[in-house]
Amino acid sequence: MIRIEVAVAAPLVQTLSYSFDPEKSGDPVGRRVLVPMGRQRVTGYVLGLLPEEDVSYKILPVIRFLDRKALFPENLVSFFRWIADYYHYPIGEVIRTALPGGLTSRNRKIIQLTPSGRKELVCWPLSNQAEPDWFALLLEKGELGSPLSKKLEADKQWRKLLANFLKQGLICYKDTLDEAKIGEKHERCFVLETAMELPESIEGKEGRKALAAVAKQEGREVLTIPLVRTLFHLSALSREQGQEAVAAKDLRRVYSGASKALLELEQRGLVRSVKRRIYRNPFGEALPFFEKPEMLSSEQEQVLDQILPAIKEHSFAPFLLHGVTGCGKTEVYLRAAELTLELGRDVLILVPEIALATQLEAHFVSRFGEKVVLLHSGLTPGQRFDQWSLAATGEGRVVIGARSAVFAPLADPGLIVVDEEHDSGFKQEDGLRYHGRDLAILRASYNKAVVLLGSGTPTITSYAKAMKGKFTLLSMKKRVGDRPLPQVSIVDLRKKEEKERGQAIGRKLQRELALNLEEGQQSILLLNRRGFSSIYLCRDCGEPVRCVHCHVSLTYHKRAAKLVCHYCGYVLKQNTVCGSCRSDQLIPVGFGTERIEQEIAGLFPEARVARIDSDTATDRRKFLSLLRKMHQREIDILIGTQMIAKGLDFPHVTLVGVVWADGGLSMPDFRAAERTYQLLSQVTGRAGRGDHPGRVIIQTLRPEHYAIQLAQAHDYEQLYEKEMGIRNNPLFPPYLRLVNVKISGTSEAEVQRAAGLAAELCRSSQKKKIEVLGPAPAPIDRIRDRFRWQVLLKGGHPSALHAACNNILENQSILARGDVRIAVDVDPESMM
DNA sequence: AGCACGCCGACT
DNA sequence: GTCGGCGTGCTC
Repeated sequence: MIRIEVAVAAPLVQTLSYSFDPEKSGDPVGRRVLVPMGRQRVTGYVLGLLPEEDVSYKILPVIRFLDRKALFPENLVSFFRWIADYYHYPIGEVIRTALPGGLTSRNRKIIQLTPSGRKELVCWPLSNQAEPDWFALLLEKGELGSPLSKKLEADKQWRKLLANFLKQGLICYKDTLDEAKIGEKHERCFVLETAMELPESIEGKEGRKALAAVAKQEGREVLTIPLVRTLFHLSALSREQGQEAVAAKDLRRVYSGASKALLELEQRGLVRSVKRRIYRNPFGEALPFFEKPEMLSSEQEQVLDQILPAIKEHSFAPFLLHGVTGCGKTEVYLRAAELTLELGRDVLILVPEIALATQLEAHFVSRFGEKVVLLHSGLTPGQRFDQWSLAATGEGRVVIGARSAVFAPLADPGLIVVDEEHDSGFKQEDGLRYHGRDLAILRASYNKAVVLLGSGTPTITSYAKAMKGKFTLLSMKKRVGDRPLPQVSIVDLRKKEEKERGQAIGRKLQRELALNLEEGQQSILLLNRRGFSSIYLCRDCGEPVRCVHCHVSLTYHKRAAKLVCHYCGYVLKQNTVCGSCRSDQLIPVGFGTERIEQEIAGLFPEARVARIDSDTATDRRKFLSLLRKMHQREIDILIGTQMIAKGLDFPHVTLVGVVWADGGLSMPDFRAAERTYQLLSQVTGRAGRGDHPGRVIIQTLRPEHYAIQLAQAHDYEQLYEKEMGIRNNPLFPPYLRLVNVKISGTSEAEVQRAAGLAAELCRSSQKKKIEVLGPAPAPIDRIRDRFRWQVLLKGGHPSALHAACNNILENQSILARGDVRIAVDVDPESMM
């Protein structure tokens, strides 16, 4: 028996050790195991072997291995450990987050009917009103699954009833294993097990004769024609596919009589059936093919002259590639990837979630074919697992995926690309709050790889690192084909004539839209989602209509005539009363996408208008069809939130209108200006990617604000200087680091108490090294009936912040009473 | 997380 | 006098 270190899928900070028999199981590292823990069985992940030594606890053997081959390579183990430590998250949960979903098995209790219960409960009258459906289910199935029985346990009246049944011996509890939902998919295949001669062809008259001849061949039992026919196809397909085993599915396709014949052939020992693993394919529709360009632009050459030697070096080298939209970054990624693969190393490409619908995927598939593996949220769980497995076995050598792809099980990543490095989607905002870009850099350093951060508007933090020499700065200033940057004009919405019109679309924007329509050109209208949705205000007391559970303003949805909470889904009818003064004088304010759409419809009834909203954005199919329509110029005006600004390439768009550019500037966030600049700059890049020059119209109430002025001037360097000046006093990143300690619970007093204690603890223990802000209510101070407070820690030294977090979490049981929870957000991207 | 142990209020 | 509430602590 050998000892192994196992991280268990439970919130334990430490790892546990188990034993197993090496004879039977092979190399354990990177595989999942089912292990006993306390009185239950849980999934664990094998991190490594442990030396045989005396310990004070008993070492239990693993129950069984859940994988035959490793799900992740050994090189990820130290990476996982670092993450668990840095983000203060239990290591087993880190690994669970990293792996594709649906792979955790765990022990669950189910309720089962005993024999006597079966007899007696049938005629047991449920005295109260309607019979609950779980009861009928219990009688019908004889048992209740774990989710349902758990729900019943939570309910007082049912718990009592069930306890009674248990006492009377009518039901019992049984442990079952809640198996992982996702597994390998196999198909049935057949192998020819006879050397008998088969006809060359079975076409026409000759073929029929040949078939009959084989069927009645002397010296063995007579075969029927369908059997011979099946054998023929099996042999032919096997030759054609270059594989011994042929899928039953393929045989049935060429010959529908095959299924029946195969059964008989197997019985007679003429064929043998085998199982073959198949990989569910996520590449839905055929992707467009992109030719490899012969020539590179001089900028591309220059940039590659720095990257390629670094890849050959086989050591850690971080680059920041500052390239305007449309400068040809993709080809740089492709060439770098090409070299990396030639050197026998793997490639990892991280992209913002939405950009996966772009051509990047197609470019990589065009260049690298079947080596490309996809990992993003658009895949079904089965596809995701299979793509993961392909990377783990080494068949997939190029992984393209969203933030969680940073955990891809590649044996030896030599190049990691983070495209659109500034994108906020790289930060996971719940559970393990990691940053995909930061982890990409870390993984590159662990694997001695080149990491390439690409962006037209790098984060101030990354740019500062480049300025300090921590990253090599590369820049590409010219658009492919020397297309000019679009002409940007600013419209001041405060001007009297605009105000008086009371419309969201100002006069200039309206004129330009009309012009574009006339000329058959496409336009995009961008709305800042934040602070931009339509809300209801009370005319009497000025309070917005808020959610009763979340304390945020409800968003008005005209189509449904409802007010909806975007956090918890709470719905109010349109004709409600003010929550604070009961007045029924409520007036809608702000512009939602729906209202803009309506306004556009009024202004241009003949225009074909489409809207990208949260529905279209999350449904990949809808999203792709919208993109196709846009490409085929079946849409004149596209209205949407920031997601339309992200990495989409619409060659025929020549006009971009930003309806209210300063919407995000009033956010309580030190990155508000940076974000606004990024957004404007990105959306500006959408205009004029084809042959026509583009125009951008930015409508704003704050035309003098530097973020807007500099976006107009396309001046990133100036923005950087300005931001660095502002963040110097009071200090904010990149001058120091932040940790946001989030405290939540249903009792406001308890939450406040815990927040106060946590702040005090930090103040007293790390006096000089960190600054403690708060406690303060979070910007949204209540979500789903839970009150939220926060304590912000600022520090120049990561170690002091780290110590403060540990201090808080170690004392959690003292600080937090009742249902109060404390979570730390290391390097927060959003204060919400 | 999930489960058991253990200590205080309303019931047979 | 118990039953059962959930606070506290442990899991190789």
